[in-house]
Amino acid sequence: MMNVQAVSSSAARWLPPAHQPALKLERDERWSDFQEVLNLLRFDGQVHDASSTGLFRRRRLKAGQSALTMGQPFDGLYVVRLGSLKTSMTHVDGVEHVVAFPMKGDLLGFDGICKNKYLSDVVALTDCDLIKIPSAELFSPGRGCNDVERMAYWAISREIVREQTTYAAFHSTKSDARVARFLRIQSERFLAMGYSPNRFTLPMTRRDIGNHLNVTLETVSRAFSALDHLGIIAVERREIRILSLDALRDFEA
Amino acid sequence: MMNVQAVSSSAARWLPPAHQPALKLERDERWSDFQEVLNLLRFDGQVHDASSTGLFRRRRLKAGQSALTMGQPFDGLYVVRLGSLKTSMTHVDGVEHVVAFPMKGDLLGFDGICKNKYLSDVVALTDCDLIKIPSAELFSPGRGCNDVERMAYWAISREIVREQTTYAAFHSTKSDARVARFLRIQSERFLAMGYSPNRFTLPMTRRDIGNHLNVTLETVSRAFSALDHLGIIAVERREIRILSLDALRDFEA
DNA sequence: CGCATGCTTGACTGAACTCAAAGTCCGTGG
DNA sequence: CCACGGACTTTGAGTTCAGTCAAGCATGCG
Repeated sequence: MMNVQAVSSSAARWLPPAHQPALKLERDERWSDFQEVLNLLRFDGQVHDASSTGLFRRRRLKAGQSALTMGQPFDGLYVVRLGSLKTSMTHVDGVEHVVAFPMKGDLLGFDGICKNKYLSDVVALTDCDLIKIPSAELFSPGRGCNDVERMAYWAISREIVREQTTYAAFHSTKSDARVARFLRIQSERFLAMGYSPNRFTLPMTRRDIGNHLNVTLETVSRAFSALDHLGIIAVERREIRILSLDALRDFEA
Repeated sequence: MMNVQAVSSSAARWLPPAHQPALKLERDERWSDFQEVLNLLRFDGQVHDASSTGLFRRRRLKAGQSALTMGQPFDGLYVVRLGSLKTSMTHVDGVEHVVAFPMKGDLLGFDGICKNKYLSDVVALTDCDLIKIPSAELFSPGRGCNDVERMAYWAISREIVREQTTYAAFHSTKSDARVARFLRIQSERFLAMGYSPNRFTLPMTRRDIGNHLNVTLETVSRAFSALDHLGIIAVERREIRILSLDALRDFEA
C-alpha cells in the first residue's frame, strides 16, 4: 500500500524539465485571465472577447498533494498550468486504476459535472500550478457571451478524444509494444507542451505506468531495458532519451 | 443555421411519443422535442423550459448502416432513442478497436467537437432510431436560455464517466473476470434502460466483445461457457440469463 | 442445398505474471 | 560524515494464463 508521504518524497526528487523560477507572491493570491487559459489549452477556435470574460483563480500544489478527491462536490474545472499529476479511480474492492497523467494544458475535473461530484482522485506528482474555472463561469445563465462554455466544450471533447485514443492505444497484443506506445505518446505530449520530445523525465513510477497500461511494473522495466538494449531509447532512471522515433513506432506494431 | 423554431408550429410536440402514429408525418419526417430528449438521457437536473427550446430531427438506421464515420464533419450530437450500436476507432495500421456499445439513452458524436469532425466510426448493430441535436442548438450565441448546453454538458460528462468506468473495469488480471464484469455492466445498463437485467440479448458478436475487452473471441467464448457450467449464467447463442448476480460479482474479483 | 458467418472446444505454445534477490538512489539520523 | 532504511528499480527462474492454430457444429441466407 502506497501512502501519500511516500509519493511526496519520491516525486519531489524528479522535477520536470521546466524549471520553476522563484515566484514571489503573497500567499496563493494569483489569478489568470481568459486569454492565458486559452493559450494553455491551445484553443484554436474563435472567441468574441478574450479579456472581458472573467478571472480565474490559481491554485498551487506541492508534490504529493491531492488536487481532487472522489466524492468531493463539483466546484469547477481545472487547467494545468505547470506540473504533472495522476488521475486514478479506486474500485469498491480497493483496487486502484490509473486513468491518466495530466500535464500542462490538460483539463481536470470534467468527470464531476454529471453527478455534481468528482469521480476520480487527482494527486500532484510534481509541484503543480492549476487554474480553476469555477462552475459559476460555466453555468451562469445570464452571461451575454458563452465563450467560456464554447471553450469548455472544446476542451472536454479534446480530453474525451485523448482518453479514447490512449484507451485504444493500449489494445495491443504485446506488452512491450504498449510500453513503447506509451513512451511515444509521452514524447508527443512533451512536444505539444513546448518541451523537447527527445529527452524528458517521466514524473511517474514504473508501478504507475504499469497500472495505467495494465501490465506489471516488472514488465515495464523489462520493456524499458529491451528498448534500451536495442538502441531505440536510452533509459537512466526516469530520464528518457528517444534515440530513434521511427524504430519506436515500428516497435509498436 | 437551421431555424428549428420555425417548424415548431407543428402540433407534434404537444403529444407524447406513444401517440405519434396518429400524427400525419411523411416518411422519415419525424421529430422529437426537448422533453423527450431529457427523458431519454434520464437527465435529473433542472431546466428552465423544457418545451420552448426547439425540436430535434429523428434519424432511423437499419442494422449494419453507419451512423457516423471517422473524418466526417461535426454537425451535432445524437441520442439513441432505440437500438444498439458499436463505436470503434481504426488505427493507422488498419487495426480496429471497439470503444463502446451505445444503446438507448446514450450520447453519440461528442468526440467530434474538438476537431470539428468525428473521430470514431459508429455502426448500427440493430435497427436504430436516433435523435439529432444539431450543433446550431449547442453553440448559437444568441439564445436566451442555455438549457440545451447544460444538458449537453451533463450528458457528455456522463459519457466520460462511463468511458472511464469501463476502461477501469477492464483492468483486471484475469480475462474471465473481465468478461464477467462486462456482463454485469451490460445487465445494469439494461436495467437502467427499463429492460430486464436478468435476461437480455447481446447485440454484438463474441469478436466485438473480445476486441472491446482486449481478449480473443475464443477467450470470450470459453468464459461464457465457464460461467454457464458454474451455473452463474445461462448462455444460449446471444441470449444471456443471469442466474446469480452475486456469484457474477464474486467472479469479477 | 451450399455457403458464409458465428460459435464452441481442444491441444499446444509462448508471453506475461509471480516470487525472489540484489542493486541504486536519496533522506534521515546517529 | 556515514550508516541505515525506504522506495524504486532491475534481473532471473519458474509457473500460469491466454493466444494461436485447428477442427467441427449451428444458424441463417440466397
